[in-house]
Amino acid sequence: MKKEPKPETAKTSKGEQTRALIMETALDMLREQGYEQTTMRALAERAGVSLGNAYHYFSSKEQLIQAFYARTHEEHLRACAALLAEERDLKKRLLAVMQAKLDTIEPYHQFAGVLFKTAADPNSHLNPFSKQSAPVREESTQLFAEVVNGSDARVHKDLRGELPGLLWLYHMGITLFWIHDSSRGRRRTRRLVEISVDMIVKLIALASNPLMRPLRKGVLDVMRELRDAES
Amino acid sequence: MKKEPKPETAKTSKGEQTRALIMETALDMLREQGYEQTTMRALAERAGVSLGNAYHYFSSKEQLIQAFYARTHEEHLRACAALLAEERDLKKRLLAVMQAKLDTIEPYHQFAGVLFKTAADPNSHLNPFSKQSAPVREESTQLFAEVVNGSDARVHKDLRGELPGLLWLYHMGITLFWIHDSSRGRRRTRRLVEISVDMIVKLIALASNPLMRPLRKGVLDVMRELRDAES
DNA sequence: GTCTATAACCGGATAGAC
DNA sequence: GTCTATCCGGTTATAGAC
Repeated sequence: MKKEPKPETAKTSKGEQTRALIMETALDMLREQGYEQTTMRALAERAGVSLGNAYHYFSSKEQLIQAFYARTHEEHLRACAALLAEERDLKKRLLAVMQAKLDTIEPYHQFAGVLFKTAADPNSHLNPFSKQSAPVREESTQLFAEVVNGSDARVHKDLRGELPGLLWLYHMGITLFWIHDSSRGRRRTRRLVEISVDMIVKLIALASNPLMRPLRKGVLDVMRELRDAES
Repeated sequence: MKKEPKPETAKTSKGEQTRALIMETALDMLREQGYEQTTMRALAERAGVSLGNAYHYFSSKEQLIQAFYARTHEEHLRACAALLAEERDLKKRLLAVMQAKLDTIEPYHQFAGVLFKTAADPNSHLNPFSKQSAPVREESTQLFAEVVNGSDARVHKDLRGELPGLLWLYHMGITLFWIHDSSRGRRRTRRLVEISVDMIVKLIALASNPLMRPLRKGVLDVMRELRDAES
């Protein structure tokens, strides 16, 4: 009798509401003012909570970035869904997914530098190559698996296992280029995507040719070696 | 008569000595304790100067990184010089240069994460792709020009202009891999260098074949387009 | 006019009371 | 779950010393 029934079904307990409030405020501020300007103090004030309370929900400023990751990834998935359900051509699928990615992250371009900055730090938990990020990375890789598997392209069995991871890596490279791209409307990145997607699809076809077996095997073996050796 | 002759010849005025002292101390601390532990206060104390004085010489903590860049680049050059004067085989030259690079930066591996972290930030002056870094980048690219030009390899004229820049980019990629490489003795990176150097040299030979002209032209054109378009 | 030092300021992060 | 008070370290202001 000492316990009141916890409203477990209510998804918006007081805490959840406060957390959501802080997060939305943070994303707004990041978009409007960038990372540096979005001080924890300013964020707390705008959200109408104390500094300490803000830290109760986001244990570091970096965690705001994780919120960003999650948010944009969701948006990206939503933006791709329709096309992936319709289209079967591999090149069109990959191109659409990459272009949707660029569209999704564009509003955050000025702040994305910081994102990559922390992400590039091997000691950071945000670093996409780290153990901690494995779940996020796999979820993201999953999208590229779907791009391949849902297409009508013939991909050699040897390659199927590695390809999604490789495409994920490719998409990280494009993101790096994008971050440094100050051209109007990110035209250079868009051009690069067009060219590279075309190249990749041709390469996949080429690599799936039976005559290429030795080369394919060799490259894949080395890749696995580099990836797996003692972590 | 109002001016005393400035001791321009004396390279170690008081200031130069202090600057050197701070810099050596900084490099020691970075190697021993990493970037975070090397606080400006601790650095000043160990060097026996005041905090304000340390800032007189290094206007920000980031500048320590520039010192690191310069220092390791010098060491790298010195480590390569002998071999580059002797050896004429392109593959051996490139391999030696890359291995010397890894040797040179190895002592700083734990702190290198921060290096790349700031380097990846497009807003940072340290970012190797930035305007401000152009001199350093060119100096570094120059080394790869020497690797190619001092070799007896036949490299097609079309390629000569772009190749040093491409090799510099390649070496940046290797460095990125190295930063994330926690294997014993950085064995994975060393393996990757062996494989990739071999591949690159083969590719250069292939690309220099007259039959490859259209493909070569195409690739080079795209590269130039991406590089030059509106900065 | 080049060096050096002290005392702040600012913002990320933590401790601990309520 | 929320707050206030405080720490810590990068950075700046500024004043005095050589």
